[in-house]
Amino acid sequence: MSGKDISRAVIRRLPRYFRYLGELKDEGVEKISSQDLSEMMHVTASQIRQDLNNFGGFGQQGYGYNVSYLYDEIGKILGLYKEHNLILVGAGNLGHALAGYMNFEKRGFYIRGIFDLNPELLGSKIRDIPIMDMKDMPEFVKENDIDIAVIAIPKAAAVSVARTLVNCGIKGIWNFSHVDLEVPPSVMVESVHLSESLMRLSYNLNNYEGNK
Amino acid sequence: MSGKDISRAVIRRLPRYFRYLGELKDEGVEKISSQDLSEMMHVTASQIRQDLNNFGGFGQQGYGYNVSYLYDEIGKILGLYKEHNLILVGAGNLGHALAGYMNFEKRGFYIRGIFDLNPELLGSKIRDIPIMDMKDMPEFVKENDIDIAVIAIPKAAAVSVARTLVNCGIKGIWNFSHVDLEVPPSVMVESVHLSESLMRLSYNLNNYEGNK
DNA sequence: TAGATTGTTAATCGATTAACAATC
DNA sequence: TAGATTGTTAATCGATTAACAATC
Repeated sequence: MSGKDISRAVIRRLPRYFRYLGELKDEGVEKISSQDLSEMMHVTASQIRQDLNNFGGFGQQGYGYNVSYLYDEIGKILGLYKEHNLILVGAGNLGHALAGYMNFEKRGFYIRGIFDLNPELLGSKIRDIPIMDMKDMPEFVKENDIDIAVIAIPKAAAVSVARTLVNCGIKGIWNFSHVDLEVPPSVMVESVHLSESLMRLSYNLNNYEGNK
Repeated sequence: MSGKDISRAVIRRLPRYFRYLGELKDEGVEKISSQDLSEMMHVTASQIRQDLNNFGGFGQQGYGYNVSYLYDEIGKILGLYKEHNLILVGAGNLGHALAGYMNFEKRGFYIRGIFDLNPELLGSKIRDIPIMDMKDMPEFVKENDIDIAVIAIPKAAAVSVARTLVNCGIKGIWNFSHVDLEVPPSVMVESVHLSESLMRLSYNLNNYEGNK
């Protein structure tokens, strides 16, 4: 794959295409036109074609797109057919929920270990995944070929944990703490800022004409 | 507040300004210039000034912005000084985590009730919030002035629950299920699609030059 | 007053949409 | 072949950045 830069907006939309195509596939739909898909997804057909053509011509004139083929191709673009070894840092409420979430494994994301500061949790397990002491994390990361860390701890601790992880050679961080982690450009950070999401909902409730 | 439309991009950034200003405030910083804030946040000073001026002139020439004042003003714009009554639908892994999250109450979002289909959970509580039967949900929503529902159930059920909630007069939905909920324009939906977030991380890992 | 920094207009850039020739 | 629909270029729209006059 060459280095032409795909815009951030396009990448944001890819997983949504993938989701809709997966549903169509499950329903046994064989082909779809950009027009029909655009109506389902409430976007323009033009945008769909433009987005897809960033990655190559997946369709056929006069026919449309083969659902199953396009689904697979987008999956490949998203890197979903590769396996990843993850650790989870933080076994609090949110960490527990994420560790319990089987769905990620379906896509090749395997949580191999869980780390927490709380000594009471050490030695226990979530879905057979052991909860270990934070001080053993660097060694575990290096020895188990861990490439992604899920960070679900308070922001104060998150910054230093991220630094440690970067030093251990982590490739990606899925960040749930309320802070923007600063890492070298070779380390990918994807943040889920729940409180910001809730604030946007709040804004919209507050500013919808009918509610004022 | 008049009806001039604020662009979606601006609204997306507001909570982040709020977070940085909150931190500055906690550190006792009294004033900040758009230039200094821009360096902290890695955005342009121009964008900060443009964004803020959508809502009015919060700064002062030659001085900058008063941190505490600006923080409060953005909080008001986001509607964070109003109280909201919420219900949580779905007491699974993720639902549990969300119910256990005290932080939302700090911002005026109170979970008043939890609903789940699993009969084993009925009658139990999370942080003193009772888990109730799904069939009692409509009455509860109407009688307790519930304006926001948090949906943390599988997508198959989510669509019909959302319909029910809309009929009960819900104002906003914070959606964690993997589906785009279709609701009337008066109902605000804010979705957190965790799997899409993980796919974006996957894409970035897969397509970073150094990793190929 | 001189210096600093905003608020705001103008210029630029990028993303979305429209249009249509290519082609299955 | 005729009809359908893509791939792609061109036009439009919106968002970001730059510049600077206003003003504290």
